[in-house]
Amino acid sequence: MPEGHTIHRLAEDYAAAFAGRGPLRVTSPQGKFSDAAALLDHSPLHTADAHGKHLFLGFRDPDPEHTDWVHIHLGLFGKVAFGSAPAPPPTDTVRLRLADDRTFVDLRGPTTCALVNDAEKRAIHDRLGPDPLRPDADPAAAYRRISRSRTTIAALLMDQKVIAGVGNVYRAEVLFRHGIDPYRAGRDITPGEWEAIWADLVMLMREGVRTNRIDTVRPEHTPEAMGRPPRVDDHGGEVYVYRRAARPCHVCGEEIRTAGLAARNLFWCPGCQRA
DNA sequence: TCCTTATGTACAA
DNA sequence: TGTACCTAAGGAC
Repeated sequence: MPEGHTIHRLAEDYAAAFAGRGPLRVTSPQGKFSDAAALLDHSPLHTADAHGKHLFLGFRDPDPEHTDWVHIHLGLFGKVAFGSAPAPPPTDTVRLRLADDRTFVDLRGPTTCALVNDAEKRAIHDRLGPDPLRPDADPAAAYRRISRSRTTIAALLMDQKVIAGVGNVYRAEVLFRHGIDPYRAGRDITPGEWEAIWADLVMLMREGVRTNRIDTVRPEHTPEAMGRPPRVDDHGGEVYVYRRAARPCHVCGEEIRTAGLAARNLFWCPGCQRA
């Protein structure tokens, strides 16, 4: 399941598997993308791009102005699965399958899978905030919005217009790592705090792309370093607070708290993240 | 077999 | 603020 690191990793994986390898079979077994798939069938993938949680696959003409882009957003449920040829018969939930003589990849359950032109793609970039995983990102643009806002920093970090790619896990974890109460207003975040949060997100999310999971626990707080038994978090990575409600904080021992905020679950340690 | 939950977003009221 | 949408896994029966 996807935060920005997943999407950037997928862009790398799609490009590594298919870019420059010649024409692909493009199909939509489920049927909801059939017309566009028919248009793209037997054409090459030449590039893949990611901004926040949005993925773009560039087909047909390599000149960006004339590229046909498949815009994908996984939403909460979307999944992508790569495999080696020969591809098995697709199940009826496969929205998009790309295949050549060595690889296939299936997309299921995306909230968005649509053909867009370059102008439409640019419009999507324009409504997204800076992405810690993109080299062109300007963290000052995010801080301008945060420093003027009465909204909580927890909500601002999830607002893709403010900063693109951060989801519920990175939000909870980066606020913990900086000892910041999630309910503090954006305008109370200092320039120094924002600089540190941004730098940390760049580091954490790059590591997330590399390992394809979210790990946020510093070496000094691993179970081995703390002299505790190994632990297993139920979402594939080692974290401080995400989905650890009512369990003891790895650092101070207080109970991790949880609360609903804008239809999502927020997690924080009241001991380490004081108001 | 049914119910709940999930790393997300858009839109209506 | 509530609801709709998309899928699959895990747990309660």
